[in-house]
Amino acid sequence: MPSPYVSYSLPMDEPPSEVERTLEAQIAAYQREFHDLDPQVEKIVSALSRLNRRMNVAYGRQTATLGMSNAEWEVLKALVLSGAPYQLGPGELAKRLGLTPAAMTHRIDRMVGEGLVTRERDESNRVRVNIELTVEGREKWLEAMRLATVFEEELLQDLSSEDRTALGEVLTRLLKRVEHAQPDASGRLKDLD
Amino acid sequence: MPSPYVSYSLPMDEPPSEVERTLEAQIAAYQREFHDLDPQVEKIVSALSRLNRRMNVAYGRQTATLGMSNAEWEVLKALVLSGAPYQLGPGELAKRLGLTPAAMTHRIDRMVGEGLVTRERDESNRVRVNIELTVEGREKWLEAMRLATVFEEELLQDLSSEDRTALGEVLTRLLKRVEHAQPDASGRLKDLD
DNA sequence: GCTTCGAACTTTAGCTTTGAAGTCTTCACT
DNA sequence: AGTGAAGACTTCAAAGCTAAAGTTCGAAGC
Repeated sequence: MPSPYVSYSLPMDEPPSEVERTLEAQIAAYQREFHDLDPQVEKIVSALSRLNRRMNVAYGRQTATLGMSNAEWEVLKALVLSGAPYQLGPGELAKRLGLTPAAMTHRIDRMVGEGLVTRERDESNRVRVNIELTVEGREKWLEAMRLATVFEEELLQDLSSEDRTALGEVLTRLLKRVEHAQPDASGRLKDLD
Repeated sequence: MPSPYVSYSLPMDEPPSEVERTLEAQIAAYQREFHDLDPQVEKIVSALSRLNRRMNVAYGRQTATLGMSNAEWEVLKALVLSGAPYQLGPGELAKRLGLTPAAMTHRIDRMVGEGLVTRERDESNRVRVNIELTVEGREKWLEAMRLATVFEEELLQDLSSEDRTALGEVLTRLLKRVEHAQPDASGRLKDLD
């Protein structure tokens, strides 16, 4: 007997969500279970995390309509942002995406097969390999960007220009703090300067 | 000949980062390559995404010091937040974490082995299975929370209480918009109400 | 009471990623 | 030239996830 129906909400269909629980309810549960919690902090952190999940789901759907995965989109993005001549080595790509070189090797294999990038040995240094964006790859990236910006504009629709400026400024401040100070295992952010 | 040295920055060691590129430089590259871009929007979106990466790396290091993975921490979190008696079925857990039931089965296998949760058939309905937090699991969650709150406080250190309130409020507005409106493949956020 | 449908979990196969080992170049020193 | 160290990628095995069966139990309908 087969099992002809899928009763589950798969990650891609139903977006990964903490289910029908509002942010407020979640924070209330946190306070109930962990009394030392600062609800103001938790609200920000939880919202950031949940926002990001939704964004990734949205991007995933969009790239899927273009026959790509988010993983491939990221590679295209890194290559485009590197500027002309739109080529980088596997190791450099891996660093920029936060992957191991091994994973990059496989990812590139696929993308070469799909015609999004080419892989060629560097002539001047034959240890090196150059991954270069193809015309088709660049076009795909552009299409993905057009979709993404539509979504992003929708997301921020309720914010005035002043709100947006203020939000961008605050987030940048936070980011500077995290990126310039390496947190150790205990969570302390040690400044590097 | 073995290869005795690791010259790569592995995802866990060196945090996944778009490498030594500031947010400002990234936005400039976007504008260079995609002229229709609204830099104000891109700043917010990019900062959100990069912030989240750093947060996840930080959480990952912290849970690692407790001998857990982020994946396991998420399961503990869902169980704790469900409230007493701290038990849920695999399917419900999968939904809350955005995983397939199959992945949940394996994850639970591991966690049962580590004594973080127990798995028992429901007596009243023997199709159902109850995953219940153990005392040790709850204690681990508490320790992880203590570490997490230290990091979170460090992260927000530069923000005044007013800044924090404002940020929490804005993020909540965005979140409400994304969670209550299902984006379709083209990025449009259709309200459900 | 038997049968069929449906729900809830588990199993299996295939894919992506990690971590470690391996290969091939290049560079520096002798 | 000749050797050794180091760098840049690839290969391989194991872990974790998804998608698609498969299994078991409970609830309805005949």
